[in-house]
Amino acid sequence: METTRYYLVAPVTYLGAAQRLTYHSALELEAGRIVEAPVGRRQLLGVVLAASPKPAFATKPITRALALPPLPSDLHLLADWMADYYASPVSSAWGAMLPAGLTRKRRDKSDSEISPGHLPEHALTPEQNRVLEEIGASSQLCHLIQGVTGSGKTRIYLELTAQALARNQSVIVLVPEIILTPQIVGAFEEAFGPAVLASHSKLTEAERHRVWLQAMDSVTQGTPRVIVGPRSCLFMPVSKLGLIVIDECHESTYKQEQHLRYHALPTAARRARIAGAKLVLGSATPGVVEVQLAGVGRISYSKILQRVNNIPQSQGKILDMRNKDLFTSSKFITQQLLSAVEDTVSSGRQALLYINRRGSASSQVCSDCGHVTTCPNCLLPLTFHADLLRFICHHCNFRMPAPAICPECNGSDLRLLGGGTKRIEDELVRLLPHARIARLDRDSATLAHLKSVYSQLRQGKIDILVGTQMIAKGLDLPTVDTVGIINADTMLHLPDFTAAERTYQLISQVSGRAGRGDRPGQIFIQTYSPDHPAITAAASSDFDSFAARELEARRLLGYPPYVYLLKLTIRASSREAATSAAEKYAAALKRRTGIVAIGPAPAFLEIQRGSYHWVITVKSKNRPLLTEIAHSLPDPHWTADLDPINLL
DNA sequence: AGCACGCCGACT
DNA sequence: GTCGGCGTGCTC
Repeated sequence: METTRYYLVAPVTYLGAAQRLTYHSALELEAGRIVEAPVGRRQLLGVVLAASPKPAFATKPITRALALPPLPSDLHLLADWMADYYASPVSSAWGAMLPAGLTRKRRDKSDSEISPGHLPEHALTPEQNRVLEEIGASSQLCHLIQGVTGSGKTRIYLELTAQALARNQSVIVLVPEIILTPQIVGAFEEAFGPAVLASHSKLTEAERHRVWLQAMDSVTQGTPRVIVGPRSCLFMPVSKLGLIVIDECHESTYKQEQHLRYHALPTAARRARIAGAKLVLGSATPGVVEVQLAGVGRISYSKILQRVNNIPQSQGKILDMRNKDLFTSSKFITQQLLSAVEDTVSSGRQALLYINRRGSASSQVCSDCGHVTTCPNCLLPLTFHADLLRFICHHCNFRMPAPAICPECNGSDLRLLGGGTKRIEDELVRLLPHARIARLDRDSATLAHLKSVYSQLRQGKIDILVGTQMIAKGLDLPTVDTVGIINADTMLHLPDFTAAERTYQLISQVSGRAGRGDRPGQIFIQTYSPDHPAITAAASSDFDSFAARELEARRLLGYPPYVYLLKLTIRASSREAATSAAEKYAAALKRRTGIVAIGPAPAFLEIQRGSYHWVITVKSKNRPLLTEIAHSLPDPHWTADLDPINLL
């Protein structure tokens, strides 16, 4: 007679309130085994949580157990922690830990031969050695390295990884957006060869599945691995985790904005704590939240103030755009920036111009009545694309031909406001007809295009690169002399508590593209707010004074790290339904003690995919009060975002 | 989330 | 008389 065993199983598909279901099976199954089981009339994947006594109700049998070893127990603990800390279903947390298409059969693919790899030959700089000593001496779980761009943080990560591998421990290295950071992946592959498993969003589902299976394999074998990849790699199964590195830890891609709204920093800290590993954060411009934690001694902190090439970071020149006299030959580019670009090009060096909007112009305005051409779905200004002669909504992709007369007053003097990448490119072609100009933004960026632009830049076949966010990050170009920021304010005036911080980070990142080779660069910052502390501090690379001032502002206004935030969003089919539900719930929240509820207000994008979104912001010094609210929302039309990275 | 059941409008 | 709208409710 076979024994019937009972198991608590967490289905990995979202199932409302039913998070842990009981099944029976004749098999003996360890916690962490992945199984298929019937739920309703569907077959779903689930993770065995624990053995269970026979329940009072009838159970269904587990259909089958996948031929995989159990998931390591640190992931089990991490899933429970995430479900609790982010007030989400355990199923979503488990969902983040399994690759898509796990039950699919995959064709065998022979592994290509990878050379064993070796660390870079050149010696560490004294600064790098000092940071390594500080990390070694620290008893803290988490260590922040603040190193200016070009200070050689990657070399420190490689050294720490080598140390972990020597102890037979695995390493997880998180990078923000692997397409923009091929260099760091390359560095790890070169250093550690076959021990490296790189995963990224451009891999196909089958390839990512294979990488995950290799990781599972290494758990069984006890072989240490180096996982390099984006946020999701935080959940890779590994043998004996010894170190987690988060490079460019200030990047917003470390916050997942859908489904399970977790942030990789606290989640990594938790995984490190569970595994007894160290967490190392690196950035030139860490978030002020991390700076505050370092200041109160919750994390240890090293600074690297010198670049590896010993060339000091140049001071940025602030150009006041309110002064119309600065714009002699162009409406967008001051004469000073233009001359610098011209000199750079004629001396055979390169210039980089940063704009943070796509298209040829931000929007069209009627100079008679002030009417702005907006998207009929989103009510956001439409962006004119001169090459297509069309307006495009950058939110929902609505497209329409450019109107010749104002639909409001029939006036014929319609003007384009602002300049996008294409407009700046056209302007440069007109002003500097002999320069070779390339453009890099989301409109033109495929991986192939990016690679080709990058290699042309390195070969000196491009003189001027015009682009958006994409060019601010990670490009290591030794011959860029001149960097220009066409309008530094676009982010500064967003109604959000992180606006100043993001402006500082952006300016210093774009600035960091200059002076990476053998000469200091020159940096020009065009702005309508030349006295704003985020702009002046970024121009002089004065991170400490910016952080101190910003933290003081956050303290006075009641923002993180001095309070915790919860963003509650309601979605409804009409504005009336959204506002009435939001007002009712806000009133209820305002009666509670220990929290402050703000709003409701329309979301930054009030209309999204045909429904109306309204937002309530809740602040508290006591985070569990916020998780409790997030756990007990009045109805399923609400979504909760704990520790939001913006309140737009 | 799916996928049921369930109770009111326009069709062969 | 039936097909079907998507409102509520459950999934071991």
